[in-house]
Order: sequence, then structure tokens, then C-alpha cells
Amino acid sequence: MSPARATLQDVAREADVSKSIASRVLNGTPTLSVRPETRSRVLHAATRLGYRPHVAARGLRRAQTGALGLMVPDLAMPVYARIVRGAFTRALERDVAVLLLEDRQPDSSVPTVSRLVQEGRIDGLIVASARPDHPLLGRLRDGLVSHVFVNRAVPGSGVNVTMSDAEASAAAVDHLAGLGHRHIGHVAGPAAVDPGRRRATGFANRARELGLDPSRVAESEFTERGGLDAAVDLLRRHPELTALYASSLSQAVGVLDAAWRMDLRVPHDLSVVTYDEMPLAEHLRPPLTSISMPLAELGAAAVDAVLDQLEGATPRSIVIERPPQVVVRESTAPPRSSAS
Amino acid sequence: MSPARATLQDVAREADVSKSIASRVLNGTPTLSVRPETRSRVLHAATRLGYRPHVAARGLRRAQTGALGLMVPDLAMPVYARIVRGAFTRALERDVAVLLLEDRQPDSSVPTVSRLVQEGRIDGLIVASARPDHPLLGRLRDGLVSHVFVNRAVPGSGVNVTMSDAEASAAAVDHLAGLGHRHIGHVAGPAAVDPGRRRATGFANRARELGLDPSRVAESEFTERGGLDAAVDLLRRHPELTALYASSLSQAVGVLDAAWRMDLRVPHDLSVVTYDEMPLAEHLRPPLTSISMPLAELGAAAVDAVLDQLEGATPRSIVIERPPQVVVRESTAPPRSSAS
DNA sequence: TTGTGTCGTGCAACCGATTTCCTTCAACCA
DNA sequence: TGGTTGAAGGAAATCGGTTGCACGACACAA
Repeated sequence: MSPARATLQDVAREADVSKSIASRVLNGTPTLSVRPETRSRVLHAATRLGYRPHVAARGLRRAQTGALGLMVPDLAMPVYARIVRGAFTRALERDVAVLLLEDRQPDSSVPTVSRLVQEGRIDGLIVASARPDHPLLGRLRDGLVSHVFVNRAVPGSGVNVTMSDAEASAAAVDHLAGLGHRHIGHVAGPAAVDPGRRRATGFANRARELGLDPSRVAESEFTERGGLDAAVDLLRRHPELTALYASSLSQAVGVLDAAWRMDLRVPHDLSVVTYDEMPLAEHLRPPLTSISMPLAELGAAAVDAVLDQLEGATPRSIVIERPPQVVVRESTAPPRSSAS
Repeated sequence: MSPARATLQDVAREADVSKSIASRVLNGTPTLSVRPETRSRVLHAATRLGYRPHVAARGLRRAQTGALGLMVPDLAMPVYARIVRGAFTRALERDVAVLLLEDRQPDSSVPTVSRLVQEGRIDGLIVASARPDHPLLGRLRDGLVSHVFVNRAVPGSGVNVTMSDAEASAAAVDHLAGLGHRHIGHVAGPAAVDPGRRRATGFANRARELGLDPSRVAESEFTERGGLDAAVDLLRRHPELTALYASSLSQAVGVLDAAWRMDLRVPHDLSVVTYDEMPLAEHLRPPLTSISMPLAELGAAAVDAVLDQLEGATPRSIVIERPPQVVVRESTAPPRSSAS
């Protein structure tokens, strides 16, 4: 796999200096003064030997690991794949490793995380799986381990990395209203989960601003089943609805299912917009109009945020401001009433 | 996060023994002889202090890291989520960490892996992203880093961990034939990718055994678009087909799309079975009959296989034998001809 | 000439485990 | 009684970096 690991000792010998100098030169220690010629001898030796510091040795001495944990609620949810990808990419650039953790039974997450911290496997944590009653939150509040919450904010934590979800909802409502819809419903995520709540608020606010009824909202889990049930519920109670805005792609799949079961054609009888632009959206029947969000940027920003904290910056919350984009496909059209 | 890291020194002091004894007792060194009373003092001290060995220190000394790399082709593909989950779970049991790596530009994977190995971040590698021309294969053949290939086998490598894909195809064909279908097509994966080829072979063999035409096969990428194109192609060229077997769920979504475009109703005009049982399959229209495979077991077996290698076992290939299960849903029914 | 700094460099301790090599003591054998 | 053996345990080297401190040489001011 390589020309046999070179150690710092090897580099030092090759450059004819001591380990200390080699180390300081390679780390760019600012207080160091060396002759330029010496410096370049070290640098050249290092590249010639393909030197890479051994993370265990460095970590042992520096009492840090160069790795972050990234906790996602469910590996199978494609939204997280995007966030994770963004995080991985940025981590590679910043020369740290990311340990991905799935957080399916929140109870086991506390032991897992504290074990990883105690073993010295991670320096900090990015949590994408927050929920109000999550046992991890209490332990993190101690401040013993640096962390940020990504996507799912924890109010009051002061370390949230989020996107402008409310704006995304507004864009969805605008798109539908622009087509002439006056009766729009929202299949919302669980109110307990922060982005769900923010999207719902964004929906209600913009609806109100446009003089539409902001109350046609049904809450459900971010799953196909949840979307199905919520949509059926909404459409039964409010047959006048001509459009639905789903809070996630899984829910949107359920919404399409509901339409099919209730014998409503999309978009003829019902327009559907969804959060989460993904390849799947393009190949559902009909292809779904969706809102594209900067998920990779979000993941990258989370990595930056924890690393900055570890380097001593004061923790702070961050909002990725890139505006949502509406990807228009066949699932949205003017309402029948206005068309006929 | 914890009552302040305890070191081996702390345990030793608490148990009133030397570090050496503490280390040996905790590691269960077989050649050690201690009085039972001493041993239990050490053990109790360790649990009382919540001692966890520092992986960097241990790794430095033992020249190994207690971590494995797991390379998947695409984080957004839910199939891999299952495999990864299985691997994570087993890794936790065996007390190692798993570093997940996405392998989207194979060219960058060689530098990434050799860097991780050189830095001492991983001891071994599980590769789920093999392709015949993958640059990583050449470098792995050197034998400098322990590895296995999972799901996508590399012929001749001798370190493949796979499932009985061919049997799965046979089960799909059996299910369709059992319903009365005599004209079955197969939307296959790329022949270059091993499981695709094995599934196609399995399909052809069983078709032949049943006296059906084994040649109704179209190859495509494991994507929605691929499935769409392949299905359109097959159905145009062979209008007599009454059933299609898709090699992956993404492709199956494309197949449904194709049916819709060609104005074929599923299952009335066309039955569809797919590989890869997932929640999504249940909520597509119509819900898809699918083949469920032991993906988590596959991931776990891969972890075991690399760890065994690292412990000195001779490398070998493994096949998970658990038989495929057909989950019957509404996308399959007797062919129209036999019904009418 | 003698301090006093500064520059350039190196020695050695240290991080926390593992492991090699001893030491001590008692039992046992011839 | 001397020597061998085995049980029980400990001292110290080691892994590969990082970092506090010391050291020699030289410049410069007094």
C-alpha cells in the first residue's frame, strides 16, 4: 500500500536534524526560528519519504484524536446521506476523520458516545439526531465534550447549525399560490423534531401573509406511512384542498399513495410539493416538484463549527443562508377549479 | 460525559498492584499467574473506576488501531445502509470502530485509503464498492493491508463475502412462474458489477430449468433511470412479456415508471418483482413484491472476516446461506392471458 | 573584557498502554 | 543442603510523536 511507513525519526535523520526540529518545522510552530535552508531540508525529506504523522502517537501526546463523531438518526434516510457526504468532504480537507454513528435507540447512544470519548476515539460530536427528550442532551449540557447540533436544532443550546427551513416552506407555498391554489394543506413532521416545527411555522406564516388558511396542517412521522395517514386525514377533513406540501420525501411518497387510494389524480385533482430534492423524486409517478436545500453545505458547516470550537472559538449557532430552490416537475399544476 | 478518564495507572494504584499486572489481568494474558484474590482486586478496581483503555496508547504500542475502513459506493443507496448497520453492530460487539468511506471517484480512493493506513487510522478494509477496473484492487493485491470484498465479489481474490444472489433470482422466477407467467424478463444490473452478473446468471439458469426463454435480459445501471430505459427496451422488443424481475429497488422504481409511460397497468398487464426489500417498496404504487436478503448479516460477516484475518486466520471467502424470502405484495398477479 | 540577548538547535521527558525481562520467595527433589 | 522449578509480581523499555528547557555561538552594549 505504500513504501513502508516513515517515522519522524526517519525524516529527521534524512534531513540531518533532530526530531524536535523536524516536528516543529512540519507543524509550522510559529515561535520556531530555523535557517531557511534547514527548513527546506526537512520539508523535502518529508515529502521524499512520504511522511505522514502517526495519529496514535500524536493523539497520545496532544490528548486529542483528530476525529469527530457524527450521529444520524437513520442511515437509510437519504437526506442524511447528503449531510454526511458534506461532512466527510470537509473533514478530509481539514485532515480529521469522521466516525459515523447511527442513533436508533437513543438509550444506547449515551453509553456509546461516552465510551468513544473515554477511549479517546473522538474529540467532538456532531448530532443530527436530536429530539427534545433525547437522553444525550442532558449529558452534553455538562459541556464536557464539544458538540454541535445539525439540522435538528436544540433551542437554547447555542450550538445549532441549521438551514432556512422556514424560507423553504414559504417558497413551496409561493409556488403553489402562484399556480392559483387557494386551499393548501401541509403534511408536517413531528412538532417535537425541530426542522418539522420550523417548516410548519414557515408554512403557516406565509399562508397567513397570502390570506390563505394557515391551519390545514397534519402532523406525522417522517415516513411513508406517516405521510399516507396524514394526507388521508387532511383530505377527508378538508375536501376543498387542492394542494399538499409534504415536509419530507418519504412523507411525499405516502401522500402519493393516499391520493391513489382516494382516487385523486396528481396533479389534476391534487398538486404535491415536497421538501428534499432527491433522484427518487424525479422517478416517482408523477415526478415530484421538490425543494432543494444545501444539505452538503450544512454538513460541512457542522464540521467547521466543531473544529473551531475545539480550537478554542466560542461556540455559536450558524444558519446556512443559501436560498431554497424549487425544482418544478409534473406533480404541480393549476387547480382544477381554475383550469375548468 | 464521565467521571474523568481513569488510566491503567489509576487502576493499578487502586488495586495495589503494578501497571504490568493490571494490564495482564485486564487483557486476560493466558501465561499470567496471579492469585485469584489479586485478580479480582484488579477487576473490581477497573469496573469501579469505569476504566477504558486509551486506544491511542494501546494502538501505539501494539501497532494497530482497532478500527476498520468500510468503503461503500454510494451513501444514498439504502441497500448499503443495511450492510453498514450490520457491520456497525458487529463492530461494536467486537470492540472496534468502523470508519465509513464513500467511494464515488474511485481514483481518489487509493490515496485516501493509503493515507488512512499510513496514519495508522485503520487496520483493515471492507470493500463494498469493487468494480473490475477499480484502481484500489491492484493496490490491495499487494497484500499489504488486510481486506475483504463484500457483496460485490472480486473473482480470484479469495476474500469475498457474499450472499446467495443466484438463489434469490431463482426464487423470483419461481414466484412468477408459480403465478402462471411464461414470459419473464430481467432488468439486470451492469455485468461488470458482480452481484448483477450473479443475479442474471441465476435468472437465466432457473428460466432454462423451467423451460422458459432465458434471454429476455436488459442490462442497466442500478438506478431509476437505468431501470426505466432497460424496461422500455425490453417491453418494446418483447411485447409478449408479462412479468419483469428487477435487479434492484431503484431499477424497479424505473420499471414502474416505464409501465406507466407505456400505459401498462401493474400487475394487470405486467407483474413486477424486485430485489431489495425496503420500506419504500411497500409504499410505491402498487406496493412491490420483493426479495428480502440478509444484508445486515452480510455486513456483520464482513467485519468478522477482516478481524479474523487480522488475528492471523488464513483469508477465505464466505457465503451467507440464509435463503432469500419473497415478500408478496400487489405488484405480482397471474398474467392476463391466464386470467381471461 | 564581560555581560546580556537572540538565534538556531538538540536533549530528554512525557502521553498511556503493552511486553520483555527480572526478582523474590517457597516448595520440592536428590 | 544445594540446586531446580514454578508461582507471583514488578521495573523498565518501548511505540512515535510533541514540547519544555538547556546549550553553544555569535552580536552587541557597557
